[in-house]
Amino acid sequence: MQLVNYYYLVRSFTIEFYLGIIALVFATMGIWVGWRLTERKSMEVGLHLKQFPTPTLPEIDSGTYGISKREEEVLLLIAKGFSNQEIADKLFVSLNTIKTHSANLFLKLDVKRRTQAVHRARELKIIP
Amino acid sequence: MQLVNYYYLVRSFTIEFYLGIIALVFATMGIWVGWRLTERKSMEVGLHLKQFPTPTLPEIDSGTYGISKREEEVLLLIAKGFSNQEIADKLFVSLNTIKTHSANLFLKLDVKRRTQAVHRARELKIIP
DNA sequence: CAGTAATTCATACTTTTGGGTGAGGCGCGG
DNA sequence: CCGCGCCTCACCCAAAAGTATGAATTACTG
Repeated sequence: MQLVNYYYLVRSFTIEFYLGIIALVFATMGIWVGWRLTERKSMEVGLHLKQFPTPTLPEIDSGTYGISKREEEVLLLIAKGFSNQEIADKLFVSLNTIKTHSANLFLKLDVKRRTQAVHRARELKIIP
Repeated sequence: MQLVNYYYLVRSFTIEFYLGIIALVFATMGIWVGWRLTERKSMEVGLHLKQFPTPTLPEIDSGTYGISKREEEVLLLIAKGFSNQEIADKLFVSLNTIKTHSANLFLKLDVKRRTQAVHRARELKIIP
């Protein structure tokens, strides 16, 4: 009895149900893509152009304190208040990777904490 | 026996010992005071510029987001990259107190992390 | 004077960060 | 080809940060 009832219910809602699911999935994807695009600039460089580092420009070091591209991305996201996990998600890498980047960052900036890194990086005009 | 021994020891070292102690205490105090004074300026600026303009003016809230004097001090020190422990030492209160202040701060700024708080506070022009 | 806000502190617990180390893959320059 | 820097990731351990709750004190206000 109940099975029949349930089946009937599912059948009667099948069209709207699947349409709803599909709409939801695409909406989520759209939001996702939009969200990612708002963060693009540095990320596109990191994601698509990372294999073409510094086309004959080695002297830029003077301003970056030896901070690599990836490290600077992390630095910017830290400055925006994101957690390591959130940064990892944004950059499609693992949490451990972000930890490594931030650790190297702290070495290069000679600081011990992320808040300190942000403060210092701002002093050094590395970030706005 | 032991009491006598101890007494003798103290007596024999009394002059240099006490002079050393006193010198040490004062040196420590001097360093300490000097250290605190170097941080005074920015702190007082931050405090006085934003906090005092409320003599019988409850509507100024629109600018401070209900952030109290102490909370703003903590906020400024967080923005400078200090740890909670360092802030506690600077303000002569316990670590727990700073945690409480920062927690309340995060509620008022609607954030979850200190880096986020700094970012947000800057957006809101609460801190430079 | 009762009520409220601010400040202080504690205890206990969870999450986030940071430190140290090792390691594999990739591109570039000698 | 080899080394180097960069990026990636893992594991472990320790410290710092954050959450939740309760509470005492002071001070101002209606």
